[in-house]
Formats: sequence, C-alpha cells, structure tokens
Amino acid sequence: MDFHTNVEGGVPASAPSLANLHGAALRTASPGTAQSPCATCTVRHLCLPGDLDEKSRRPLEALTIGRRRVRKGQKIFREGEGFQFLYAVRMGTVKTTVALHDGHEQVTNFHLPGDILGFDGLADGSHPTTATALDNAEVCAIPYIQLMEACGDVKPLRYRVAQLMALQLVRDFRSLKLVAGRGSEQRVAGFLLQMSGWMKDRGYSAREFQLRMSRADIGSYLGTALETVSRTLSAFARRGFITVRHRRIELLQPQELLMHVDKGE
Amino acid sequence: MDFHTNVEGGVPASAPSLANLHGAALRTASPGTAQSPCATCTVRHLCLPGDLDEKSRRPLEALTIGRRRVRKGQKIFREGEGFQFLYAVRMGTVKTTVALHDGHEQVTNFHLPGDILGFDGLADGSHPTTATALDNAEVCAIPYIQLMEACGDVKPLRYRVAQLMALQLVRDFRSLKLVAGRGSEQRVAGFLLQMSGWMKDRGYSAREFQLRMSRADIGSYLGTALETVSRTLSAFARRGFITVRHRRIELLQPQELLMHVDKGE
DNA sequence: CGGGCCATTGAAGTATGTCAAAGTTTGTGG
DNA sequence: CCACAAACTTTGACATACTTCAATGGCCCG
Repeated sequence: MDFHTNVEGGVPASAPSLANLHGAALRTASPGTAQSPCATCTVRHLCLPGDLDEKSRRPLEALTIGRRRVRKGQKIFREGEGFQFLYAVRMGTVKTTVALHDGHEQVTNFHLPGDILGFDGLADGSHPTTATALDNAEVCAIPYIQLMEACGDVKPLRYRVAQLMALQLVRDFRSLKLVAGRGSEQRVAGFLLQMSGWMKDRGYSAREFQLRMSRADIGSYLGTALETVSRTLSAFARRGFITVRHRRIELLQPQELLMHVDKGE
Repeated sequence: MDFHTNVEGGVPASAPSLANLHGAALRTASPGTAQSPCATCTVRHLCLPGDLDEKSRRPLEALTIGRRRVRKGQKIFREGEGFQFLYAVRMGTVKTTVALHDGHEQVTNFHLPGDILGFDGLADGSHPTTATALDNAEVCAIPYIQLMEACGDVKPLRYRVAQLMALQLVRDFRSLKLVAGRGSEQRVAGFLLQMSGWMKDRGYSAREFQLRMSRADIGSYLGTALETVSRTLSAFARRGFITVRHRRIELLQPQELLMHVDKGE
C-alpha cells in the first residue's frame, strides 16, 4: 500500500517507532539532571538527530534544550516576536499561521512530531508566523546560536541542519502545489493523502487517523471555504472513498483519491 | 512611496545599485584568470556576499564559481536531476516549476537577479523543481560541497547561508499567501505589488516595470486561468489603478491595489 | 445535563473556468 | 529591412463550481 509516493514522497524514514502519538513522551529526567530530551524521544529519527552517528550526535546532547508543554490553543511563538529558538514538535500537532490585514488568520502549514518550526524566523531575526498548538502538545526549544556554534565543529551536523531547512522548503511548496490544485476535490484529496503520508512517516496507520485541526483550519490551509471542505468530505464518503466521523478519517480507497488529485491538473 | 511593506516586506536592502537589470553583466575575467564573479556583480548585496565584511567574504572568492549563460526557454536544472550546485541569478529572470501528473507544469516561483536557486535540492540530493530562464539570463553555479566546507571555518558565512535559506522559506510562503488569497483581484493585485517590491529591492522603479513571464505563467503561479489574469489586469486598468501594455506595467495607484489585497481576507 | 463550539446541509447568487475567435506583438527568414 | 508566421494577449458567451448566508444537528467540556 504505497499510494503516497506521487503526492507526498517525504524522506525515506528509517524504521519508524511504534509509540503513541499522544501521551507517550513523559519527562524522564529531573530538572537538575539535564539529560538530552532526544534520548527518550520517539521521533528523533525525523528530528534533528536524524540518522547521524553517535559521534556527530554528541554535540546535540550538549545543547541546553528546554522542553515546553503547550496546551491546546496556546501559542508557541507569535508573529513579530524575536527569534531565538527553533522548536521541535515532540508530541501533538501545531499549526503555523500568518495574520491577515483584517485580523483573520491564514494557515500556512501543519506540523507533526519530529518537525522543526521556526527556521523562517532566522531570515530577519523575528518570526513571520504564529505557531499554535492544536492539542496538548510538547515542544523542545533549541537555542539557535548554540546550534550554529556546534555546526562549525561538526560537519555532518552542518549538513543535517541544511537538510532540515531544505526539507521545510520542499514541504512548503508541496503545500503550494496542494493549494494551487484546481477544484476542491483535488485539494481535499491531496490534503487527506498528505496527512496519511505524514502519519505513515511516523509509524501510524496511513489508513485511519484523527484530524487535530478544524474544518476552518483545513479550509484556510487549502484556500477554500470551510463549508466546501465539509461538503467535499461528505461527497467522498458518499462515493465510498472514505469514511468521516467528525475528525476521524478512514481511507477506504486511497487510489481513488489519488486519481482525483491527478485528474484536474 | 512605501506601499509594499504589508505585502512584501523583503530584507532591508543595503544601497541598491543602479545598473541595468539586463545587459550589464559581461564576463570580465578570462577563463584562466578565475576571478570571483562577485567582484563585478551588481546585485551582490542581495546574493551570497550580502553585507559580509571583507574577511568573511574572502572564502567565497576561493570557491570555483562558474558563470553560465542561459538562453530564453532553456533549463538551468531539471526536476529529478542530481543536486550539486546552487545557482545565483546574475541577470535575467527565472521561473521554477514542478511537473504535474498529466504533463502540465505548475509555476512555484519567479527569481530575479540576486536570488539563489536550488536549496530545495539539498533535502534528498536531487532537485524537486525545474528552473527555466524567462529571458536571456546568466547564473553563477556555486558548488554546494565547497560552500559547506567554507562554512565550517567562517562563522558569519555560516549564518549568512542559513539566512539565505530562511529567506527562501519566507518568500515561498509569501507566495502561498498570495495564492491562497480569495478572488482573482486580491491575487493579481498581490502579484503586482510583489513584483514592484522585487524591482524596488534591486534599485529599479517600483512604479513601472516589464513582466518577463507570460500570462499563463502568472496564472499558474496564482492558481487561476490565464484569461482571468488578463481580465483582471484589464479591469484594474479600466479603473485607473494601472496601465497595461502587454507586458509593460505601470502602477498608477498602488494604494488602491493594496486595498484590494486587504479587502477579501 | 446544559451551553458552546464545530460540523453538516440547503438554497441562491456570483465569480471563475472553459471554449472560441480576433487582435497584437515578437521573432524569423527571405 | 520587410513580411510572414508563431506565440501571446485580449475579449466574449456560457456553464458550473464555489462562496455566502442561514439553520439544524451532534460532540465535548464544564
């Protein structure tokens, strides 16, 4: 069942773990012990450490990485705030948004465990986006200056950081491609397959999953009205491609969805 | 006249040069001399060197940077090709596209002199996009490996490279914001202001400029039909906001365009 | 158990895509 | 240098998919 490849290739994930997406990561080290949070992290193969070898990974453990719990709806950083940290999502789901001129917000992306947020803030020293937790989440704050220092000494780490930024680039224009898709069916189908691929990358079922974001968020992300998202999901369900129960999605015929992504383009 | 700030803030450009966008850069050094092409470049303040000091810039001059002429319509790199070089646009205009499943192409971005292309190829070692010259252009090929080596020694250079990647990120989701805009008027107005800002960044008139891309390219970029782009431009012209003569654009009332960007959002 | 938020569904108006044709410009070759 | 051809742009008419406004219904949390 490899129906993602055309939509969301992703990086070949080295053996995904089987831990739970929500509720697995608990603070193991006492505050004084200062153990690297990566040691107990279930998504480290997607995150900064990647597949770096023992030696290259050591400088990461020297970084003073802070763990931070973020409740549903709380912000991790706000648009315009000074940039100091990169944030790695350890558990939960995060959306990034930009404020529009009339106060509304435009969703620019969704982020799952293992993703690193905030690279864009490094362009001019302040975050151009706001990051909001969609559920009770936990993030690791990585001090940017320290990371850049470490990169000077360790070549593989330097390459890894560059790769992560590039991955963010690739992800962003995959999103662009989604939004640019003509017709709501292409967009919604693309979104579902993207979510499915993301789940798969993290070792979860690509077939059945729970959306953490509202229809309004999806609509904003895809550039359509929330009602259209809802209607399109219903239409897919009526045709037997998926089942929808509120935010629980099951993909019954992913290849049909893929056909819809391809069609209008 | 600072009507861009809300749409395309850009980086504060240090004193833009007054050279011509097309036709200025001629190969000065003979092949054997191997002088850094940056020395004679009119947009180096936007490019890799940025505002790095003399000392930090030196390692850049040691890179074996090749200049390459690209005729209108020719490709700089193709989707799927192996990634070895970053390409700095020295003169001319470049579009990046992704192939869609039925053979059509989707424009992901436009690139003007000073922009650096190809960072995204670094994610998995091959370019996910195709870069095509929109006019007779010239690019500098920067060997990625060499650049990364140089970054190990020189801290400011390391920060500069990270900043450039971040800038690319910011630009990309500015584009996303454009495409996501409801209604063709917001999108086309946003596009015009974006172009205007880009021109301004390079020391040209923000008020009057020549588009290098076709209506089809613009439509693809904005996610609308090319006819809609044309109609919308005509509508703006009819209302006195702009004048359009084929690809020559003059912004008569940029603030009106800005209002249109703001309105529907 | 109740209130608020979120999702679903309906109906109507409109903007945009599509198809088609004519008018311009650019580029090429004689 | 001119003329023709190809490519691009503009404009029109029509069909349709989407947005908007509105009301109902279902979850979840307090």
